[in-house]
Amino acid sequence: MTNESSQSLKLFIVLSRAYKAINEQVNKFIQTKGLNPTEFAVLELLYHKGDQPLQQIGGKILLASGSITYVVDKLEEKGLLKRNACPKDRRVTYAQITEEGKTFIGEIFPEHEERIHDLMSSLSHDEKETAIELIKKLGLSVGKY
Amino acid sequence: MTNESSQSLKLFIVLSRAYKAINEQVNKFIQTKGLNPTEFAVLELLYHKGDQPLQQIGGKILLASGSITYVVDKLEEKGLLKRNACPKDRRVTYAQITEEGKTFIGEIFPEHEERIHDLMSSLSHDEKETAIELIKKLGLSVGKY
DNA sequence: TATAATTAATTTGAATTCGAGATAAATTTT
DNA sequence: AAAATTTATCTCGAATTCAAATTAATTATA
Repeated sequence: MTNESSQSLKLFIVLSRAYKAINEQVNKFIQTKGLNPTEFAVLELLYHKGDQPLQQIGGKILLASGSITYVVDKLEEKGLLKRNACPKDRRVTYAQITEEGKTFIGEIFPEHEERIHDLMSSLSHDEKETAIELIKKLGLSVGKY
Repeated sequence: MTNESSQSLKLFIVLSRAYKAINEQVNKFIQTKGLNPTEFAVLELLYHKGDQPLQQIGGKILLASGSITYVVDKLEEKGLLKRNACPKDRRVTYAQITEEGKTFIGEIFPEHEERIHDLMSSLSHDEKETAIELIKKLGLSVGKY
């Protein structure tokens, strides 16, 4: 290692490669289920965190407001979610997962999780614990920039 | 932690968040220089690794063949690279960074590296070393899938 | 109150990427 | 040598995303 900056660069490179490799596998799986990654992310958010105003979805999964409209339209066309007007504030629209959407995610999520577990099998329990701790520290500090 | 799978899922989530947070900062910087992230990746590859057949660029930075044509067109329009026919195999075209391109990357790369170093400053030297080792192991095992 | 400022959702248009198919060149097989 | 296959690049259309502009509703302020 010639200096500290190049160590940081190396960390950036390995992080990028690992993320892309894992993500590619995860996305392939999601696409076999007829969703794109963004659709999956929105649906999973609603499934695990309940109804959300459209605007907040953008903040949570890092998506521009124009993109939210697009992806929510798609999911609504597929019958996996529906829009509900907020009675208190007519500017606000809630996205709510439908029964069909719940069934759908309920079926594929466990497999999704298991596949991720398989992808991570090169690390031991303790190594994962260490990796989680370090990467979380890194991510949190950047998020605050 | 309820079970091993959820630990892996957690690692996936922190990895995704950290990558996205860092990448967002890096991309913002690149865009202030008038390039998109793919253009930067191609140019940096040529700068550090020398001339490349178009087809190999796709393999190294994970890009479909149609996209390579597009990005190389853009960089050629900007005068940052040029195409060279391969004399031995007329199917092959090499991408070569121009003097203008070298000057350009030579100016922004050190700043790029320094910014990444700043983004990583929440981890100590040893923590980075540990993170590199673990993430590399993870990425390599997935890459072989 | 009315005016201004802010916030939420949508629409529009441009940029980027992929995938499928087309074309051209080289290599291998028959 | 001719045919078939492989390889490299490009073209085209579809999908996805963002940014900017628009519309509508709410909140703050003079």
